[in-house]
Amino acid sequence: MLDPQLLRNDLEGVVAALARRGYHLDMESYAALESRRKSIQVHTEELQNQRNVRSKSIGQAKARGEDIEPLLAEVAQIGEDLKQARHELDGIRAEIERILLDMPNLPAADLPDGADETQNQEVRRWGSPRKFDFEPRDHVELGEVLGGIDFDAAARLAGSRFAVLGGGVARLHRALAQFMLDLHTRVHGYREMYVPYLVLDSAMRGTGQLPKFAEDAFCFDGDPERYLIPTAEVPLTNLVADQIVEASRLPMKLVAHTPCFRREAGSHGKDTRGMIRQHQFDKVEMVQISAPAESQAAHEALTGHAEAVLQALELPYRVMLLCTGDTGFSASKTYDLEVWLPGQQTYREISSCSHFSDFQARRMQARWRNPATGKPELVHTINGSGLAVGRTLVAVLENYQERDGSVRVPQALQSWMGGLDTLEPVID
RNA sequence: GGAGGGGUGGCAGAGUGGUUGAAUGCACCGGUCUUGAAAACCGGCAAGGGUUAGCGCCCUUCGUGGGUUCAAAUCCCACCCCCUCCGCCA
Repeated sequence: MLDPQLLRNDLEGVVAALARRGYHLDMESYAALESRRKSIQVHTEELQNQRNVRSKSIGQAKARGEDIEPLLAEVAQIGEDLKQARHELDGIRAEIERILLDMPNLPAADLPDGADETQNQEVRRWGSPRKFDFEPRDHVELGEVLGGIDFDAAARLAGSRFAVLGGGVARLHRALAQFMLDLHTRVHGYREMYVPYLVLDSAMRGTGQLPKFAEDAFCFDGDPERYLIPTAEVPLTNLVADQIVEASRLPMKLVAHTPCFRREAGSHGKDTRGMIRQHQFDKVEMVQISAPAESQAAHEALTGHAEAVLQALELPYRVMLLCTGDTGFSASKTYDLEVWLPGQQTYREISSCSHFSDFQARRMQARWRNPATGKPELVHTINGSGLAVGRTLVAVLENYQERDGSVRVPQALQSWMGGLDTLEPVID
């Protein structure tokens, strides 16, 4: 949520900034709404003041043993007026609130302008795609050859967009998650967390998934107040909702491995082959809760932590700075990490590292006590995948395959695989 | 699921209809004292919102939402959460 104060003081600036990311805010009607709010609120508070003053004097008169009947008559009408004014104020406040909840974050100043992903800016590249002396298979074929990925079985169990993993592939999937967690906790200083996979709507609202993107999430048992998490960002970030964190506890660096559930409502027909886009996938998620002054550096560092996973696995990737139009609703700035997939001959997103400024914090009322002022102030939140486990599995399979369909286990993973160095094909 | 107890400021904890936004303690900030620190003493210290050039003034908030009343932390109703005991259970 944007600062309502900012909308009052610099509406033009906000409108212009939002226009950069393709969001149209009707300045005239918002300003009109705001001025109506102002006059009604002033009127309402005036009535409340009158009531308070008179009630108090009734109390005092009574204490002195005076007759309070005339005073009661005087105050009789105020209650009715107040009720009506309050009702009107509630209505207009709700309307403003609804608009604010639907308004995306302001893009950071250094984002490239652009309408979609074609305008994203490559920041850097690491590694170079391996040259194959045979036609590389994609992970779907490799999964078949290895006898380790079964989409048919998954469809029979759960419908489309699920996968069943087995044997060495299932183990590799587990090894990847363990490896990532251990890297982030031991080397990067994150605290490992275990969190609920089912959260209240208030948590979803806090991080920005609701109310606007309700159709993307699975709700639980038809209950619009309980949702399956679409990412561990939701429970991890909301740990500080309604909290005032002492400065000494910042930055908070949290990591969790969880399943993620997404409806993929808007992506029919997209990535239907393979396990790139699933209703359920595992992800290791990093979250940082930061003091505002340190948040930009924290965002860069966190992006580096995600990159470290790819580097350790020796998977070639590039870092993209998302343009204004491709940056997500709640984010002010996002780096996507895209890993090279030989099966598709292209870079595909495997991590998204975002800086949310105080946008989520304001929704959550997540604050810290600034030692400089002694006052509670909003924190900044940052998160990123470190990494999406399913997509990392895909990347390992495709990048480490051999002519016969076997897949070498990356050096860094072997100790998490009980020393196993190769997944052998079961068919040829 | 049954029975009981409880949700008040950063924390602990008083407060059962009227100058109570809320005693007291801790924490925190400033000062006195001290070579320095601690202790002691003095003073300050809730958040959110509105309005104002500013001093300030005003409103709201005692789990949440309704209700009673001129007036609610305090009375009534519903809901949520936590704790204790019993039952059940991975």
